[in-house]
Amino acid sequence: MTATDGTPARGRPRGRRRTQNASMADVAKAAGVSSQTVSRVSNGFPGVNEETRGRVLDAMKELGYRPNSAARALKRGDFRTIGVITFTLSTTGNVRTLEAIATSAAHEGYAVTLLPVAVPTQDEVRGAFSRLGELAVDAVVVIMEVHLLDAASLTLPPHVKVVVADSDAGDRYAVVDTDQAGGTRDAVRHLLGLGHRTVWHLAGPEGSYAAQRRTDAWRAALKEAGRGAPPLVRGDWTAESGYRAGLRLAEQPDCTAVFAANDQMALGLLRALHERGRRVPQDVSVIGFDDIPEAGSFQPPLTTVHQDFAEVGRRCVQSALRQVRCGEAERGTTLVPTRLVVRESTARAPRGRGVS
Amino acid sequence: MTATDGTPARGRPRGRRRTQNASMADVAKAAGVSSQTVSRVSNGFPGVNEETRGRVLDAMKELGYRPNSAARALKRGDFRTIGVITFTLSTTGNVRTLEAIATSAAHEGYAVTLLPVAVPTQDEVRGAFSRLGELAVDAVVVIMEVHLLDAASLTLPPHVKVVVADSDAGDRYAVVDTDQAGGTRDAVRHLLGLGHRTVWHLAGPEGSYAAQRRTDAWRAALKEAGRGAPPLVRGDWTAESGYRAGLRLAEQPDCTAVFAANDQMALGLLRALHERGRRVPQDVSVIGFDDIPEAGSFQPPLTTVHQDFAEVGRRCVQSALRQVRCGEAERGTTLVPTRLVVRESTARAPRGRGVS
DNA sequence: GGCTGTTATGTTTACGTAAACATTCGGTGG
DNA sequence: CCACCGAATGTTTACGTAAACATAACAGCC
Repeated sequence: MTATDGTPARGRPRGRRRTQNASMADVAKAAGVSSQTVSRVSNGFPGVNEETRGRVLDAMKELGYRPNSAARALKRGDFRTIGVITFTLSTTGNVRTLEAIATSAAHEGYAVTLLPVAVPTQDEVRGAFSRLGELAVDAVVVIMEVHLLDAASLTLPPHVKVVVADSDAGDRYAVVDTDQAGGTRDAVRHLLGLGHRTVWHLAGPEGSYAAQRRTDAWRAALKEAGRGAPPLVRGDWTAESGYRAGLRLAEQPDCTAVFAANDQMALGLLRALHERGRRVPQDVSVIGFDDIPEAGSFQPPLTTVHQDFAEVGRRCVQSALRQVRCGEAERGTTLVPTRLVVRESTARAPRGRGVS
Repeated sequence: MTATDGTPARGRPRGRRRTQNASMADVAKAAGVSSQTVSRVSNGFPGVNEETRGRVLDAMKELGYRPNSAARALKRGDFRTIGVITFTLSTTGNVRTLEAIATSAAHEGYAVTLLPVAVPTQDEVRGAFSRLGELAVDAVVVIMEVHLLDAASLTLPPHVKVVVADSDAGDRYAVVDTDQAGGTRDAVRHLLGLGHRTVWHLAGPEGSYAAQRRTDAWRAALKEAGRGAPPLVRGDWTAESGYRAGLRLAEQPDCTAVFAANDQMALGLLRALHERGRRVPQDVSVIGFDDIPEAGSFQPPLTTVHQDFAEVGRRCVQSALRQVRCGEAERGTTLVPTRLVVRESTARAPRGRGVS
């Protein structure tokens, strides 16, 4: 009864640190079986007597048993987790892709661990990956518009599988991308089909692969139609930059059709044109890219290229899990098709100016 | 030399499954030390001779050693990971909060695991939590506008710590919320201060705590100023619903000022008013809530209540880690202040109609 | 009635790490 | 000169799980 008596106080079973969870051994003792039987019940394996199973399940519930995933992962050698590296969650595309990845992964019994990289410098990327190396992750999806995945920048842990979303990867990794070229072609053709002589382009920032692709495809589509390309106007994805670009475009009397590389910039563009008295779509047609949920509520509702982010996310997860399961890296690019959504920001070219 | 000879083939060190990583034991053997010494080096503990440390580091690099986080977690008893439960990433607020959580957590050496719950039913929530129970997570941040956290719905694993963001929790958990009431009060006072007789309210969906708070605060602010509250108009956070509501509000000749519960709905509202020939801000003043990045590019640029999502995320992580570290749950609510951002969608009430 | 097979369960071991506890060794003070 | 110290390193053990390998009981069969 003395305090110096070395025997542990009654109550707490010995060895259980703090108020930790029950382990298999605890459940086994409570149910009067071996821990292996508990394991079998826990994993739904066959070969356990119904009555025994019931006793074990009762004991589990009683003790609030939850399997320890660290021990599981250690034993199994994998983590059932996919890491997602992203520079920012401020663009719609990244977020929607992330959400789709998380959903698909959950569907496959995988969790998603987020790894935000604040500043897109090469060192930061390396840091992210080396941290990921220590993280409990079987595969990594990289969501980056900016191309920072060149050889010098990365030395991945050998058995972590990689999928790159919405970017290029120099054929070193599996890539899932939206069909930027196809979507752009549709947009340009739509405008040309409405009688516009040519299509101006409000591009995304330099260094962004998505922006680059859209710009290239815009040039190609104009060339294919035998039209000249007006000078490039560049923004940085933000509505604000679209506004500034719009102020300049409003000064161009022969600008009757603009393809904006995303919907946010199109929003700013619409405002600038409105302010300068250029009516959309009567005087100028505007088309965007992404089809963000708000696009239908712009003034006027925006014609735009719909991206299927959910599908991109799904395919990222599929590729990642294929790689994890068969143990070897994939290469090559998967393209997810887009769809043109025609709303009210595009119309036939104004008479007297449109067709040359 | 026969194939039936039981000795393992040369080459692969025995026991190393597949092409797994090097373990401490491998490094130890390569460096000619014990694995405990490798552990000390790996964790930067003192009491290792400089020369020995160098040898171990070389061996690590040589073998590409990365600590196995599952084993670490098992040994240490924690995961260095925070789980985030969210219904959707389609609202700006959730995403911004999530991003801030991820950033703050990374700063503290914690990873963030995402747990999307597709449909906001109580069963889904329970499912999420029970899965979380098995996940490698020390704490959980719940980002939900909808109040589904009532007693019946959840039986959390006892030692998983919980923080609720942007919602209510019946004082059962720690809560970090934006100062909805304060922001709303500022918005209403701003409009009244411009001479508007009263302020209409375009509310968020029923069942959303954030929406409820803003509605309550709107009523309170009007009452405090001795003004009557016009009938409530309800939306569902989307721009589309704001548009539909706007069409109705445009019919109300005495409606000169509207407080929309978020910026997306304000966007739709602006479009509806524009379509119906009600000028903003000359005829009707509109104010939003959130200050999404595009708000400054609306037509006209939107006056709105700025939410500091980054701060919300930061405090969520702080609370979560406090709970993890001191081992006991927190209660109580933390409010993060808002800031009114005046742009061009609000102006003095039109003469002859505004002041009674 | 011994052999084989099946079903239900228990025992041993290893996963990679790190705390706790030895051990070794050169030096230091009584 | 020996007991003792601290610095550097090694050995043992446990974390919770599950694969691999026993064991036990009992049925069917020639």
